[in-house]
Amino acid sequence: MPELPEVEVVRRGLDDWVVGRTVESVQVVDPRSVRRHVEGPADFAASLTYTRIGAAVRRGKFLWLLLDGLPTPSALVAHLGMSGQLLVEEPAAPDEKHLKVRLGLSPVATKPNQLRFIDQRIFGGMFLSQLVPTDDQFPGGMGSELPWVPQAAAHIARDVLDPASTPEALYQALRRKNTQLKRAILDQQVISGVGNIYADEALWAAKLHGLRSTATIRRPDVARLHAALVEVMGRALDAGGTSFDSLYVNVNGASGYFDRSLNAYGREGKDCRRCAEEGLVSVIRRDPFMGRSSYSCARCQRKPR
DNA sequence: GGTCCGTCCTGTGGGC
DNA sequence: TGCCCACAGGACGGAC
Repeated sequence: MPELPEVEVVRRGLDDWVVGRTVESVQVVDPRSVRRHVEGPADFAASLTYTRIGAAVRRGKFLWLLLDGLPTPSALVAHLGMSGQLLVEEPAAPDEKHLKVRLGLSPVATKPNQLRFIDQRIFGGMFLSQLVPTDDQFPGGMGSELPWVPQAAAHIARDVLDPASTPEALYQALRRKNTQLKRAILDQQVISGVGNIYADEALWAAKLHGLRSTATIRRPDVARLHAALVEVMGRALDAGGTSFDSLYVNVNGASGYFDRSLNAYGREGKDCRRCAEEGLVSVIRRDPFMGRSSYSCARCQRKPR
């Protein structure tokens, strides 16, 4: 699954391979992947054709390409969901099994001429959205200097890779909520780009339990949590960045970081590594959470009363 | 208005 | 061996 660092790798790939080119053709292979384009797949294709791609921008796991050539300032928004990929390929390359959308790009020497959206589970998708001003003095997202953001992504908070994200901003956002800590950090309006895996890993690193109330959370706790998110995301971004293949605009979801270094997620019944380093014995427990699972150490992540 | 749950979707793996 | 079902996940709409 593409996590936030992988999505940033995709954005950088788009920046290198796609920005500055014109969309010369659009084929919607599976309309379900453009279902968020309310005017329908035919309008999606017609509107996008002959636009010029101005920049590749990201906020959280939302990616967008700024477009020139439309009546109103707009962007092509993409979300990879659970299984989405964006690949730059030669037209002669065989279609992938789960190819959903194909964009033909204006030719550039040494660069392939197709951008393909592939998605097995169809949790992701693409759509066009008008740009609106951001609500603060910062650029709309990573990869852009412009204070604009697609209307459809205007509610998405900044992520920890964004320089505008600070511990204090996270603290204020959490204190405005009246819910459990893990629920809050999975809320895209509090902080974006945190999925179930990163939530468990960051909570473990910060020695916080996901059932803690946001109403009583303290600044030092939030500072540790923010630092943990920055650390795990940054480390994964470094790992993803090194595996970038020149033909592909993305890596295939699975981060090398996660293959090696999970401390909580998926480790039910195994020793807590931090406790073990202190010579103590404690196991990682799994609890049902929102129809999924939460993993935490029974000793160093105390459940609230 | 804020919170929370069901739904979208498909491949995998366990149980029978 | 083959079938069936539970499960995993992010984000959104609707129920409460």
